[in-house]
Amino acid sequence: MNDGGGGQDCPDGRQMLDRIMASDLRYLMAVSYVVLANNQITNRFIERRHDMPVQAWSALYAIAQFPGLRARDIQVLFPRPQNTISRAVALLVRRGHVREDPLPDDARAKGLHPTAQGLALLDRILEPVAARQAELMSPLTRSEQEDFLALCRKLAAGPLLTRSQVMG
Amino acid sequence: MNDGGGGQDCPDGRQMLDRIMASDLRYLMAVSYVVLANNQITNRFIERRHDMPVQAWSALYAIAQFPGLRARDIQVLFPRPQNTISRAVALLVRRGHVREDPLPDDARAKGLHPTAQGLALLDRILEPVAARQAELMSPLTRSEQEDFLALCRKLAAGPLLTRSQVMG
DNA sequence: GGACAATTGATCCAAATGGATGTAAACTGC
DNA sequence: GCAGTTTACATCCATTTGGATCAATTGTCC
Repeated sequence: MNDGGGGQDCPDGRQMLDRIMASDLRYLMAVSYVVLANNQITNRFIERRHDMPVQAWSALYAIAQFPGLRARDIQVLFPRPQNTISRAVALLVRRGHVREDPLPDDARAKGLHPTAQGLALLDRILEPVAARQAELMSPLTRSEQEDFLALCRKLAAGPLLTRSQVMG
Repeated sequence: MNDGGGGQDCPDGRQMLDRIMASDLRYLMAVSYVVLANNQITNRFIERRHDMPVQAWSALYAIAQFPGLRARDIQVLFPRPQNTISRAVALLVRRGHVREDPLPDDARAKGLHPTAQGLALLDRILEPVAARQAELMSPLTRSEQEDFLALCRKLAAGPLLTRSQVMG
């Protein structure tokens, strides 16, 4: 049993979530909860089905959207450490999902392009992920979904998101 | 140089973000970007200042909010693997921030309580984290902030968030 | 009360992570 | 064009992660 008798401090899960999402850190708690809980589901699913970590298929998604980009550019879209991106790209190249072209004007960098096989894999990955996104967003009306997206984009556009003043 | 001449496929970072956040996975991309970018900042900062991973101070926050809860309950608030919570609690106990009381009605579980030292530490942690939250949310008006919170809470309340139909 | 399942939390260990460093190429100032 | 700095990416290695398993306790059903 969770609480039972006189427990005034330990309500059930729903009540705890409500209180955490009304606390001082409510904005952080609420949005982090949604993303953490969703990642738990989505990342494990794709990891099992395709033996591929989230960084790899995220990178593949970016490369398919912007053929020719460099590994460095992926970091702008997915804020992860540099070596994480490096390894994800290496995995994609090793499995034949991505091809690296030396850039004519910079011998250090490599232009990344999806292969036909990579695009086919991406299709198979995106199908359940898109369905999961729909499931995740289903508590909101269409109009609320668009509001939510607009607010997230506004937060993402904030210059302090990636370069904090209050934290070094 | 990033693009320069005729590159129609590799716009700059801002344009790439805009396009990713207008793609099929726009909802997922936008909200994940905000949380990932923020975690990058906040988690590293607290990790450096207090040598403490995010799981530990999150757990401490939960324990302070709900004195007497069990390790298991923390998982409801912060969806992470069970052993992750177990280790975070062990760290808090080892450092004297949390005390474990055997529960009278269940000898397996332990009631977790913050110590005075733990509450003092939490205060020192929450100050910059709250400031960071304000910074993060600053692109939104007060009213938009409340809308955002309400939408996140609505998503968090969705029963499919933690138990997907489309993914096992 | 006894056998079987479920739950709580700790621990094992192979694999992933990320800060630091390395290597090579490109800018910068003189 | 030459030192010093910066940038792109790879790699090293100590630490962390998380799936699996374990031990202990509780619940269930007969």
